[in-house]
Amino acid sequence: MIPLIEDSRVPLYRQIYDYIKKEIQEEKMKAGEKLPSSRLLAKNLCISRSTVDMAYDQLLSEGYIESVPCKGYYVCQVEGLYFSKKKTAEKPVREKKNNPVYRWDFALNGIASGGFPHNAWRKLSREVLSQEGDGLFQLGDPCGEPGIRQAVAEYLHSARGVDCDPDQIIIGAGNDYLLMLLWVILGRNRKIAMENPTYLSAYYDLIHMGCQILPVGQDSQGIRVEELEQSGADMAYVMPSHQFPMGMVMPMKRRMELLKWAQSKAERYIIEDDYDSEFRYKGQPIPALAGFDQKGCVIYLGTFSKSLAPSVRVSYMVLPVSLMDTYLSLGHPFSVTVSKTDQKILELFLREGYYERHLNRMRAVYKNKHDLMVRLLKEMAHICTFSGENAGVHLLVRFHNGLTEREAVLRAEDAGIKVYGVSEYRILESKTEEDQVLLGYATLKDEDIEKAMKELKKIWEN
Amino acid sequence: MIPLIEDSRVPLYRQIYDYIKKEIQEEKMKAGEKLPSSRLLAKNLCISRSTVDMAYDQLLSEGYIESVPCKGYYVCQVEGLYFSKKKTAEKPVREKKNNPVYRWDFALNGIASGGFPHNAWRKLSREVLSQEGDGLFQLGDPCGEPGIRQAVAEYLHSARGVDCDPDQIIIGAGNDYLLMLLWVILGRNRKIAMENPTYLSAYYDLIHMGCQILPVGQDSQGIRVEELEQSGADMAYVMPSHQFPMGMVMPMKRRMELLKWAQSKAERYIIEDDYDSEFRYKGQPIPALAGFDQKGCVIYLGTFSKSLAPSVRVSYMVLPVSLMDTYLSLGHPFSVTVSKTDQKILELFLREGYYERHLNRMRAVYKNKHDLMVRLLKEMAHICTFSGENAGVHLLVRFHNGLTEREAVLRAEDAGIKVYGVSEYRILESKTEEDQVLLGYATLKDEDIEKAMKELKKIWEN
DNA sequence: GGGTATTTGTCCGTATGTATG
DNA sequence: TCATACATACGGACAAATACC
Repeated sequence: MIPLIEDSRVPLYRQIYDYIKKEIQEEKMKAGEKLPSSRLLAKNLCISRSTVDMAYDQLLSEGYIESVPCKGYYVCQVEGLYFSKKKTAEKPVREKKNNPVYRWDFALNGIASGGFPHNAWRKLSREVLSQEGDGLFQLGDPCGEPGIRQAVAEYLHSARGVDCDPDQIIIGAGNDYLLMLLWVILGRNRKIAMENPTYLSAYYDLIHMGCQILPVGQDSQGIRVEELEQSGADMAYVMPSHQFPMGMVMPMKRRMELLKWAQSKAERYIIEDDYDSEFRYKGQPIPALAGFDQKGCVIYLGTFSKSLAPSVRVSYMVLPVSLMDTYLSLGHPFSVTVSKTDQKILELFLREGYYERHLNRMRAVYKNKHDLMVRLLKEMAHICTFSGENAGVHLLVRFHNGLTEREAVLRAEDAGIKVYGVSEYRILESKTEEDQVLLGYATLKDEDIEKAMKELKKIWEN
Repeated sequence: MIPLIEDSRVPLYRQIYDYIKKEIQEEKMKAGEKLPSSRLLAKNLCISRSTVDMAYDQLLSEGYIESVPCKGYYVCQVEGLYFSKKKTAEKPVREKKNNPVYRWDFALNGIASGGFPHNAWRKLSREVLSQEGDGLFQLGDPCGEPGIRQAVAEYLHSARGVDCDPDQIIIGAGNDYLLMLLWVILGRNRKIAMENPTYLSAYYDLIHMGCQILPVGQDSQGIRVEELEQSGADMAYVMPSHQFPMGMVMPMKRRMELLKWAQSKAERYIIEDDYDSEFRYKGQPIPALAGFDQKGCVIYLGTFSKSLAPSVRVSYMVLPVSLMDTYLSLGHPFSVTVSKTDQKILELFLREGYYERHLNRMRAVYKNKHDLMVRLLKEMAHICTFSGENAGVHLLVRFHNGLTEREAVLRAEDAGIKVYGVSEYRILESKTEEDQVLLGYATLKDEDIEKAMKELKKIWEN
């Protein structure tokens, strides 16, 4: 944008000339770049075309730009670059954290390579974008398109045992966002209990929003309800179907106790984060907590980011009817954060059975990797035991040969292998030394799992 | 999802049978729907396939489902629907607000019919989805992909006179979201001044976040800086390039005064919402406020939702370097809210010049409608004057024949025409009776503008 | 893949204000 | 006072290249 001063003694064409020359010299306009056409620039600057022409002619004769008839003006390769170079030196390059490069990363998020249903997605995308009409491009429902909410409701009913009305569902761009939104709906000053260790993204989301977080211990069944009761919390954020990072599945009995805790006092809520429930390997499936909730105490969070791909920014939240009413009665709800095309694509993906097929395929893929991991870990029985193998795409390893978490992580790092210490997921002050690490196996190829685990066995042996 | 109780006296196959029968009777499974295959269901429930077969056989013999060899089981059209129907009656239909249906709506958001670049978007979408590799589906930078941030930075430099580093830009799903995020970055307890009347979505966003809002008056040049000074606010939310809803363009002098206000005290910030700047019809373009800001006081908000389509949920925020550092140093930034595909498509759309061409086309389209509106309004000079005609896609009409806002809106409504009273955009208590209404002309066809305006002329005459 | 509408550099005529002689 | 030259700014016409459908 060229700032013009109209009643200056410097003529207009000269101001334009000066500005563009400077841009070229400072290489803000690079060689070969097209200049705006004389007409367009004139219109934009509200001046005559010939004024622009004069400026361009001047630049032309001085060799800064060249003209291609009927095409446009283009910036020339300026020969003597002596006046530039300064700029690049001036600007301090923001140093990137030089993360060590790992040969293998037992990452806890991400999906299996090739696991995204490319073809189906592309096909549906084309389908959605081909349907004519302007509807696709008008602002939609702030809670999400009715179609996808209906489809999600049906999915939740059949796959997770959650019976809800589409009107209870809010579609949002990721769990982080939905938690922000939830915070708005619930009002400030909430005391939220979280399992410890827990999913730290959610922890920081809530901290950033100014919530008070009360870490609560857990045993092999999940969060300790007595401890929760004593904590004074009025909400609990839990992951019953597969706790992150500890990996336990909350059994029925504990679920009922938890639900009872919430129901025993008004305005108590449970946030059930069901991020992982699609992948389960052992034991009978247990319906989501929200499926047993008769009194509207459970807020259910689900996502397609884990099951489809992290870059697909679609999550959903099922609110108790009363909370949904609260939100809508606030007036001026926040605009929906997922583009309508993505919503429509995903709706078709669900409706036409692609999602189910995708899940079945991925279940098989992950089951394979899971079994491989289990087999290889069993060969390390003299070093460690493992748990969390009922679900999800990561395992928890506990050392019984005296190895500490820190030592295990460091040794692995030296060998070019990234593993994750459990203590990283402990809530703040309570960070203690542990003897456990996490191994996510979703992103690694089978042969890499084999190689990496073989190496880990070697370096973790005393 | 079928909840099974393992050590119940009811046999497993019977539990499955009962559950599915109930689903069919309550029409949660509809006629023609495919049941899960016996293999799949058995795997999911962790039971033997023959148990499922027994349940299916029972349903088959009772006519609830039919089997199609080599394909699957399908729900039959159940004859006597006497047991269902209840469900639909039970469920109270959430009554839709029965908005009167308008023949013509002078809506203030939305885009011209046919204004979305369908073909280009589809082409780029195909391009993006065709590029192989898993990169597309891994979680990206929390602030947005580097590519699109670079492209936006270049656009801002050339089109809005804002010089910023891509590292200062955050991509987010809509202004509502970015304001939430900004609130997290700035910390709580901010006193934010807003022009009055203003863009109420932003107002409510900030209110929902618990901000204290101080309405400040404005004259024909924009917000009154003295009043702002006296208000005690430490931030100001302004729309210098085209104030909504009043439509004035803030002249240079006032911009400088405003900037001086911000710079004269530490921790004062201006939020510049540049929602509308793409469309300008008269007068020389003025660079954005952020372009003059040397001391990092201006937070710039821009969006593609107005210029491309409301359903494209992509906005961007340029933060002063210090605030960006604050945000990143918080640790655990919020995940990006725009899907990577949308980001990539938009990046190409910007890079390959589609956006510029699109803007030029839309500028022409809106200029046409704008001129038409102005012409028709001039014929109504005995009824009203108008203003805000320098930019944007709406005009402000002020009556001088004694007509009040309320009366004008009601008369129009009776004639099936939706117009918007200015007082709707006044901040809370200060809602007063006005004699002004807003006419957005983006979504109406030319001939409809003509018809609707002719009718308005008739009904607004005394 | 082919036809049409739009965009683009180029050329040209004109208007205004100023300086000069 | 007038004629001339020059600098600056405006807008229309033309043919080729390009974009779009």
